[in-house]
Amino acid sequence: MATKCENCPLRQHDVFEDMSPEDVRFMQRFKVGEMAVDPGTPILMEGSNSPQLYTVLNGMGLRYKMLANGRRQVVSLIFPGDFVGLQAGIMGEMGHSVEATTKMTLCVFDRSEIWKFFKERPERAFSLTWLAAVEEHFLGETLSTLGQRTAIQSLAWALVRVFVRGRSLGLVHNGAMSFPFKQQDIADALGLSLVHTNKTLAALKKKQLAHWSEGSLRVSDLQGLADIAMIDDLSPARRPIL
Amino acid sequence: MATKCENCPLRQHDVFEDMSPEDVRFMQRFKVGEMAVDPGTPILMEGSNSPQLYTVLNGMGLRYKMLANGRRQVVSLIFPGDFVGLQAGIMGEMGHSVEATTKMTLCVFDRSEIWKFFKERPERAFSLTWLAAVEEHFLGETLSTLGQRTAIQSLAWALVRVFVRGRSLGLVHNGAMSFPFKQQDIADALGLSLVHTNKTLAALKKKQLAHWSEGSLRVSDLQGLADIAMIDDLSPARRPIL
DNA sequence: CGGATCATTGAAGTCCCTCAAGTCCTGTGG
DNA sequence: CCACAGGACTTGAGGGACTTCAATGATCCG
Repeated sequence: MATKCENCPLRQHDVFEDMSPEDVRFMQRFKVGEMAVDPGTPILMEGSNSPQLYTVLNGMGLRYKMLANGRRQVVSLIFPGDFVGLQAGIMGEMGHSVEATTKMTLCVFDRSEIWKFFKERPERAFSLTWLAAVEEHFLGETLSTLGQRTAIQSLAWALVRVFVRGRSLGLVHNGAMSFPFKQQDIADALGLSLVHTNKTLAALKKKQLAHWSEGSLRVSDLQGLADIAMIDDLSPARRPIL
Repeated sequence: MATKCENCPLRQHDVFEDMSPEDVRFMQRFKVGEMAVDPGTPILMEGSNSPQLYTVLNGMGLRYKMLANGRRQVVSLIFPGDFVGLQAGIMGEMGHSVEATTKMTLCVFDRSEIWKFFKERPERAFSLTWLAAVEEHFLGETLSTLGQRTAIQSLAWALVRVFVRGRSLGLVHNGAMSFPFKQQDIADALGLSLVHTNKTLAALKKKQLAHWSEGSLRVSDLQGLADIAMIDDLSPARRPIL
């Protein structure tokens, strides 16, 4: 039933660092199971200390934080290959909640075993830290977007990042990829109102740069989008996988 | 001349996790020297791959990213105890630049030795990852601020975080702490214009909540500030030190 | 004293938000 | 089969939070 790490379909993508056979075997031993969840399922809650950590095998989701006034900040979108629960695993408390947007299947690991990464498999521990660094890097870029980019620049930035990431995961076919989020999700990710997000997306469509509708994202002019977004490096960050 | 890790003045503060004598000795061996820099000195550059990593012994600074249009996003303020260069150490490339605001003294480590953390001292490697997780946690909160808080809420949030952090480092005396940044720095950190930042600070002063002038920050009503900022947890994140 | 840097304040403009409808689609039940 | 409700998306109108422009103080320093 469950996917064997040995046959993990994710590792074939070039974005992911190679993994030694020993590492693969180690992870297999560490993997306690597989979990399938439906759209809308909460996976981790802010402030909680989950006993389980996950690597996303497939499906998409999002990380978010709620404020006391009811407003929601989407911290990041979650794609296959992402590791979920690092903060719980290391600090013992999540700083955000995690929720499934589509059906997802997750590889399940035991939090209590994390220490074995460090004790027995330093290579794996290094990969975990690497993943944390990648996340920090990305959050810094997101911060720059919310703080310094205009609405249209922000949207362009987000679509470029999504598209490039999707492409690196083999999710793009004929110039389009599945993008199952709601406009409200993206609005909450960029600190924009739903209305303005909608109008700005219409502007991008009119400029023949990107079309997003019915859960499908088509980028017609990636370089044009990147120019608006002031992005110079279109290569996706190479990263390890757990 | 150089401070011995054994006598490190930082470790005495409660915010920092205890360190075993073995860990202290290990770090001492790992420490290649001490560096003193003047205000305004660039310490690390975005995109660079520094051969050296640092722990801040004292002084303050900031991390920032520049955009193609010349706008600057301050990613975070740097206080004593912060580790600088994680991304270079792990990914081989910094996602932001780092600059000294005051005179700073930094403990210097060799990037090439980082792997020894993982190979020889898993406890230290774990601490490094912990630090990365703390940073990720904080960036998520900052993201929520830029995306969802109004100007006055943002300023209140920033001042609370700074003050609580300063207090945990013993920098607060008689209700005030040294806060050597420019208004432009804080404006760039919160994605606000200098003018509006100035006016909003005046509003906080008028409400008798916080006074910041001439490099000194005085918080008269921490709870009042926290209420405006919608912060419920005023305890600083406990963290390890490298 | 001139020049530079930072803080402050007023005024005008704009990007984006909120409010308010309205469309389209899907699912449900009478 | 159609009425109705709910959810996501769309569009228009008006207002406001914040930006930009511009000028003035205040302080420091060669």
